[in-house]
Amino acid sequence: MPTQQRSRERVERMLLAARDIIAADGTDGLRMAQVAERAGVPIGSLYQFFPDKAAIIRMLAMRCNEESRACIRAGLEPVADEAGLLAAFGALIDEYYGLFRADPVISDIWSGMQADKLLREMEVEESRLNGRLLADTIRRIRPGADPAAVEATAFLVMHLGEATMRLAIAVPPEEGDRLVATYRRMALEALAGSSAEGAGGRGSVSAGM
Amino acid sequence: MPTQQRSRERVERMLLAARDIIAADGTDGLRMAQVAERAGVPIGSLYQFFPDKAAIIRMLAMRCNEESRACIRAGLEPVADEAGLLAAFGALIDEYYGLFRADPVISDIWSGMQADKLLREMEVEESRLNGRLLADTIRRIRPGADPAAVEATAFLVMHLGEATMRLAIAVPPEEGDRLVATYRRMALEALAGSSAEGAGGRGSVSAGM
DNA sequence: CCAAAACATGAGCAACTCTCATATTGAAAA
DNA sequence: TTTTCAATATGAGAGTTGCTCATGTTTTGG
Repeated sequence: MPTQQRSRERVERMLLAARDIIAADGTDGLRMAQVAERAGVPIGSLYQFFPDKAAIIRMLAMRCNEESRACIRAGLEPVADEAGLLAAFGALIDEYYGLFRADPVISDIWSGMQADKLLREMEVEESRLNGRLLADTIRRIRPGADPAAVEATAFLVMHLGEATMRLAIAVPPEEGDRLVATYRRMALEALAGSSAEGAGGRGSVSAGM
Repeated sequence: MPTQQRSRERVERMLLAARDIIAADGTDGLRMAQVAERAGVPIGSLYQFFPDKAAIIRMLAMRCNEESRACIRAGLEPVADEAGLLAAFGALIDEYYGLFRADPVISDIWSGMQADKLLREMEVEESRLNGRLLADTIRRIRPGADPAAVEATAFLVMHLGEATMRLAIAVPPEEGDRLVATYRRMALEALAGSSAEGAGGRGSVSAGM
């Protein structure tokens, strides 16, 4: 939204301040007045560029997303065969897990401020985009696979990856490691088998309702 | 906390009022004054029994948890062999999915008010308790299995079940059905294979950090 | 150089959550 | 029954916080 050079720098300062505060106090502890003070701008300037507090957090989340999506794209891009896919995906899990462990802000943004509906939608959309990257890769090395089934599996695997990471950093480290390892096995198995299944899911899901 | 009959009824009215408001406006839209008005009590009485707003939501969440845990226990209790386990767990997935689809309050509580740290911890604890029920069942029908590996798998499977449900109700119904079906395959496969694995996860998880 | 748009500023408004001093009711002891 | 104290009831208002807006300043394009 800012068009002038000076404003862009100020907005960056605001985002940086918000990040620092979240790292220290969590998203719950984020106060607009504090962000303004830390960024060295009056409170009115915050609202010049962000419609509300949630928008600041969304902006930070968006940047995280774009970064990790680029990471995923880079990891999957060179994949040429089955073995490469599994190796690359396994490596991505490790990388992502390391990121979560290292940067408390990431998980705080996603775990903490889910009170915001738009942020929740963003998260789903992010899983979908990442899933699409994964699905594209699978389709490339496995042309005969049912596209819809592959897409669903990839979408779910990505989403559950996030869920696993959040769980893993909420429990003792050794247990977290083990959970991630378990997820890895589940995910790789699902990806390896995602071409064998038919399309419809056999309708048994809604049978119990 | 209330010891007298009259107070207990009032607290029930408060919780019921909160539930109704959440169903209508979501947890974000929950206002203490509104809860008090709807329950027919002055605002001070709310704080007589609940230390803060989040405590009301936690109380509702706790009841949901106990209910669903009883459901899981009942579903797993009669399981006597491999085939029975898979059938019972599949049925539980359907039942749970139906519940999520039918009652918007459940998912609103969990998705919406995660700003509360205690609620997040409650959720993890709930996955753990449910996972323990599942792990106990598996150990019963499969005495030779590695206890720690079974426990980790059951814990994760339960947690990812919740994550899947939330995702499923956030997307179009047909897609949600398909995602749940995909999760079911993943979960059943993981449960079927959870005795074959060794204990340590081979340490590959932390290799990339 | 000028007009219009973009940006800067901070006092103050409105909406909330939660407190507290005080009054009332319930139940157990005398 | 009477006494006594703990439990409960009450609502005005204190304290915080997100956000607005009227006004002033800087930048940009013509």
